[in-house]
Amino acid sequence: MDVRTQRIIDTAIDLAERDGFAAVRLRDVAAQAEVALGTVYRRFSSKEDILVAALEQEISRFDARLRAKPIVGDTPLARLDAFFRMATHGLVSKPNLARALLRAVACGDEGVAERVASFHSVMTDMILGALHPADPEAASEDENVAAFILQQVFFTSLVGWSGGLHDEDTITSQVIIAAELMMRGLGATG
Amino acid sequence: MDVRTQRIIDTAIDLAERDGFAAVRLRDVAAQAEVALGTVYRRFSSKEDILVAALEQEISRFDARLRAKPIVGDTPLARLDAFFRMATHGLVSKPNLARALLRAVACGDEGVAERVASFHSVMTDMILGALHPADPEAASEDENVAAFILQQVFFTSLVGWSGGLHDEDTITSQVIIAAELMMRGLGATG
DNA sequence: GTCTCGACTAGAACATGTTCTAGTTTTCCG
DNA sequence: CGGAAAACTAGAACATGTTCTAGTCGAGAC
Repeated sequence: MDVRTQRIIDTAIDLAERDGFAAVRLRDVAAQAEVALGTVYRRFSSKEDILVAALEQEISRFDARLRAKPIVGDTPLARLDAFFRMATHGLVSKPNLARALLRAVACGDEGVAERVASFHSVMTDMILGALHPADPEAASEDENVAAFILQQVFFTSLVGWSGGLHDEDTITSQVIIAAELMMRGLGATG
Repeated sequence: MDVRTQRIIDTAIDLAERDGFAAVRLRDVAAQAEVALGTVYRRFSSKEDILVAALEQEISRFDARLRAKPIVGDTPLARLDAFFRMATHGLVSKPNLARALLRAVACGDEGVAERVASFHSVMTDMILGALHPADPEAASEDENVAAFILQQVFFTSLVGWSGGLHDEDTITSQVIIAAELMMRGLGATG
């Protein structure tokens, strides 16, 4: 990654973390990253575009942490619980940043969508990894579906949290309740 | 509802439906609603606020349609399928409006959140209505949870559709797959 | 009838995302 | 090296969300 691009992303993260989406003023980003405003727009197509790049970076860091110290737990549900607790806490501990990233993801922009899709798939893979720590490839078709659904529930719950509807614990418990219900369903057949 | 407020909402819907979120320029809203810009801001706190009001109106219309012609189907799953097909189609048939409303909902603004919460609860009630057409109050605790989860899956799926990730049929099938999985889970216990 | 107050209006003003311009620097090919 | 192409810079310019100002209007109090 080009050093200027990296500086732009880091600056955006810094500003978002301090004061949220509105504080990521592109003039300020340019100034603090020590590039011209035009350069910001040469590298990124919009403010949301920068924040989605920031999200990708945060996720790959989270992924690295996860690989370094895999989820432990006796049952699939216990591992899912640990995983979502960790993911939620990672996001919620920087609330302004998290809210800003969520907002960027949900903006529904054309160019942003593909990168959001990859966010979904990385997330789903991590969930499958928590289900099958030994061999993530071992997941059944139904488990793939369930993982995808859990990631959807997680996302909506984060949006709710972002709007002040509920707190960190509620995010995790909503996802876990969904997981429990679906695990029961999986058990009922396969 | 005051007639000016109503005109503002109707104008916003009109503009959003024609050309999407960006086309809802508040100067244009004011002009077409035949009020001053200051009046728009006396009634609503932001652009998103207007669009959330628009969403509320659209939902209550949908609710009215639903009451007039309740969902039919032999099984709970069939009724859920019919319900989500109808809801999805209602939204997707005005794609620009739908995208604009979704974006407003996901903006994560303070004042907007409570109204979004009521959106969630209305949605959940309608799902429970599809599950128990005769007596929506008859739903079990688990069914309440499942309905809430389905509404979350529906929302995320709509956001994905909004970004061009997938089409109308995919929205419905994602929700139905989730429903199926959870119905199995419900059957497995109670 | 007049006064007062709150809402309305036209429009200026301001903030910030986005685009554009003109000139400079860097890079890279031959 | 010398020159062309691409990227960069400072900053103006533009669009639009949001706020502010000054003046007008209308309903109710007295």
